[in-house]
Amino acid sequence: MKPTIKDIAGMTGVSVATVSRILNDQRGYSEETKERVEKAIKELGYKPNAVARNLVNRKSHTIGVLIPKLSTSFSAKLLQGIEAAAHQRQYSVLICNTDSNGERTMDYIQLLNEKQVDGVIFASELFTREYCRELLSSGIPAVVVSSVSVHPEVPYIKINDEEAAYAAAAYLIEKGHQNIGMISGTKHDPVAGMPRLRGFQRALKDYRLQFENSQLVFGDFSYSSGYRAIEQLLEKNPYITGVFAASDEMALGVISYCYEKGIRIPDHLSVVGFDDTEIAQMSTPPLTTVHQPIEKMGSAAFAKLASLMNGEEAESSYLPFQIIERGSAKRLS
Amino acid sequence: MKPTIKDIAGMTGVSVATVSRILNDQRGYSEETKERVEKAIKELGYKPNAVARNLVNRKSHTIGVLIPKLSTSFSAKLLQGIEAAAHQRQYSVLICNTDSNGERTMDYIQLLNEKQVDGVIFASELFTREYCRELLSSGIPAVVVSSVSVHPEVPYIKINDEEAAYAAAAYLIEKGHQNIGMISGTKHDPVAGMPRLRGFQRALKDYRLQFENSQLVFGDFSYSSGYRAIEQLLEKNPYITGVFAASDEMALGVISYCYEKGIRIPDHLSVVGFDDTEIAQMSTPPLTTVHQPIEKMGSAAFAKLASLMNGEEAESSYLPFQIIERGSAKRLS
DNA sequence: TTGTATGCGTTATCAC
DNA sequence: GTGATAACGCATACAA
Repeated sequence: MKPTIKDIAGMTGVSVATVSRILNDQRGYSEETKERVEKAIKELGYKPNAVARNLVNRKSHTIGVLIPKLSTSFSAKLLQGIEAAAHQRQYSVLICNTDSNGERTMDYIQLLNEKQVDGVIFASELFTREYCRELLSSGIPAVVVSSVSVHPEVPYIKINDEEAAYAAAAYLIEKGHQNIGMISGTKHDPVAGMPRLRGFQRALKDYRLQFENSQLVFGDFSYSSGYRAIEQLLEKNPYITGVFAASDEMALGVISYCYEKGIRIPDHLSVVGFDDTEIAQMSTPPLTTVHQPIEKMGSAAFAKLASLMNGEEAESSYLPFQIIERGSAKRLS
Repeated sequence: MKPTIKDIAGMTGVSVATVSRILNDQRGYSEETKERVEKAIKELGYKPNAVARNLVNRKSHTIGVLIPKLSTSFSAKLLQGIEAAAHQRQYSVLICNTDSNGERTMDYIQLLNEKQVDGVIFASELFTREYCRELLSSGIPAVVVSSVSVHPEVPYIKINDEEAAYAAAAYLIEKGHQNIGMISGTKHDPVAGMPRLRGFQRALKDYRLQFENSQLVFGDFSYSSGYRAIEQLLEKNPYITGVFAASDEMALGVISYCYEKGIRIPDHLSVVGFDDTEIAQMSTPPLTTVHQPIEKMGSAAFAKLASLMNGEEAESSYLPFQIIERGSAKRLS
């Protein structure tokens, strides 16, 4: 069996209290006993039991991350940012793949509650009142990242999607494009769908361009939906010279479609994406897109959570986005 | 404060033992008290404290995953598979980004040990004797995935890299290519570097093709290294008609390079990748590549770990790979 | 069917 | 400086 604090106490002839003091380097022991004890610790290969510690300290030094899907570049980068920040502050992170399933999410919140996590980060998905209520009633500090929360007690951190989409549309317009199509994300999605569409439409309006329904098609952020969407879009509106896709994956879908059909990018069609995940730089041509500081969002989310766990206040905030010019969009000549 | 088992015992006038029995639905109580107790549980919103449970049960129902980098599609898919399998069996997963750093890895193993995880999965990185020793001495069951272990007590699960690379080369050869280049992974890397190179060379030999150094260039599995590698390769050997890259990312690097230089794929050059991550299907042209069942490897790794945690034996095993034909390679005409 | 008591491995509050 | 000892929240062997 693993040695306990009691074993090393017995072995050195001191009390467990003293050993505990030495372990947590408090004061209350002579240099000599300290050495004896530390020697015994080495010999027995003693490791403190964090579970027992957590029980008495009432904190687990662990946070939970609720995320809809682990297998995307976006999630991966976000997790990377969260884990890095957490590890730096000695926190462990428990991952929970919600699969965008309400029941499963609720179960996970329960679980995290039972596991006594010190905080939770809710990522890239609609943060419902139900989730919010459950979290709040459990008393666990929480922050949402890449999505919004209406409750001030759980702040959020993200980019300003509407402004970002506005910028993307404006970019295309400034390049001389007048007939621009948009491939939106999921219809009615209040976090990444609607705002990006609104931004797009507002830009057209500000630049005194007409917006017609034939310019709009909905996808679901996925590659394949982008592929299908551009096909529809081109059918409805063959004269577009530029297209803004609400995700890089959808943008890649249009690039693939165009490649197959012999539509050259950016010569025949300019396309700008959204997210700037790894695939954006790897596509051919490389994708001009709206950069989200995903990893930074992750670490910033943890920082916010750390404040909360520290009993401080924390406010929602936006992180800056940026348009990265690569090769998929050009000035209309 | 959160209600404890004691609170609900006091509230219903029964002992904590009875409450505990009801919670773990064992037997030893009347239907009537059960109802009373469950009512109190609802009212107080009582949730069992998993930390306390773990302490007495000596298991945490949690596993740790050591992984070199979270932000890649490969890691993401692997995690997805692991988490899914774990969740199904009521296990939570703690993620540990080792950053391919030895010290950090050792620290994490310590941490997982202290946190009393029931098992650990070590992923896609060289599993050193040092790690192995530490894990073994801690008594935590472990399995390595997408890498190898020489110790029978910690089994591994992966595809047969050498055979897979052999198949990739053979594929190209059967398509009529005689002068094939290879962009290998990191030099001397014993897990994904060397075996793939060996497989490639063995295929050439079996098909009685010459292998010369001018056909070989080393990258580090990354996109940018693939880009640089193809440039070098073409310089050393302008007559290759096909190239096998040891990772999809590197293959995308060659596709980008060729796109820029006007080298048409697959007309001028056939390329086959390795991994079949998401990017393979999204590239233009879509990438012909060696498919690794990454997600399945993750869930299989957990299954193996579950056996180990269950006190059973578990042996290393290979999962099948497969060549996915898409558009980046064609018969030489 | 139910309750008492003990222990899980630590930390912390007292005394000495 | 050091040592009992009582928590922490729960499970369980043993009684009743």
